[in-house]
Amino acid sequence: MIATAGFAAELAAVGIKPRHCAVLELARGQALSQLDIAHRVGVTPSVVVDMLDELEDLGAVRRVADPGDRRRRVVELTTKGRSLHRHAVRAAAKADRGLLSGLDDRAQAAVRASMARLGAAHGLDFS
Amino acid sequence: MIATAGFAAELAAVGIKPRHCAVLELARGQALSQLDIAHRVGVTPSVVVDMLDELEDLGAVRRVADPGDRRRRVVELTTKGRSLHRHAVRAAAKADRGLLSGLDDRAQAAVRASMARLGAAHGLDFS
DNA sequence: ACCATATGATTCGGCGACCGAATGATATGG
DNA sequence: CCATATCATTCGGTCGCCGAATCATATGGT
Repeated sequence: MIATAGFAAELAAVGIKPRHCAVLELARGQALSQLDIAHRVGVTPSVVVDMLDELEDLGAVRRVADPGDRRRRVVELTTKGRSLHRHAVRAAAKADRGLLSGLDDRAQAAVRASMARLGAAHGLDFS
Repeated sequence: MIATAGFAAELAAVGIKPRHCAVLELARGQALSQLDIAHRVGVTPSVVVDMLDELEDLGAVRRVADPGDRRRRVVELTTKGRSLHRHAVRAAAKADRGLLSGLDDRAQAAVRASMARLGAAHGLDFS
């Protein structure tokens, strides 16, 4: 199975899809508006609306009106949302292991190190 | 610019899209039927029909009836098709360089080596 | 030799993820 | 207090893909 298919299947079991992970990851820890999320994820605001509709239906997320600027809607994870995020992280780790499983430990470490440097070089945050 | 966007733009300049590269790469060198291509690319036969329609319109490809089994249509690259393939290879190399450009030579080599091992572990052919 | 069945290509309708323009609500500066 | 900007949303469209149906050709059993 292609790695992304396994990842998607793992997520489907808990009701979400790969694209929702970006929202769960970003909204966890920081209070971001929908536009913030759109910019960070690299997608148009209408896509964020769509994803949040789905996540809200799942009870994973709340849209909270920003008291300081009532145009903005800040995205907050619920307990369910944090649980889904943990599922997603585990699913990603599993997909990674599957992708690397044919390599010996040294080669696996080399891939991880290379990918980390590559991500860092492109401004990705590995917190 | 995201690496894939640069790649796509480079290809668009010569009239093709990323998905066509798979066909150009596979059909170059071996005589494959449409179904062969579908299996190798990991896509349904109807998608191959669509891609070949586009490549045939460009004059990049010919569908040749297999004399031994007239149901099969073997895909042949034309001179134009081989030229497009060279463009694609150059565009891919350029995208790779862009992706790696923030790293020093040693780190770049490490990424390339890691990716090659990863590909090999998953049965990819780097000929 | 003939027909049932299998296989390759094609067509067609639909889906999921995305974009862009238009709309409505709220904020802000002159 | 109004013109303008900004945020969220809605709506229509595009792109790449899939799956089922169809048509042509091949093949094996009787």
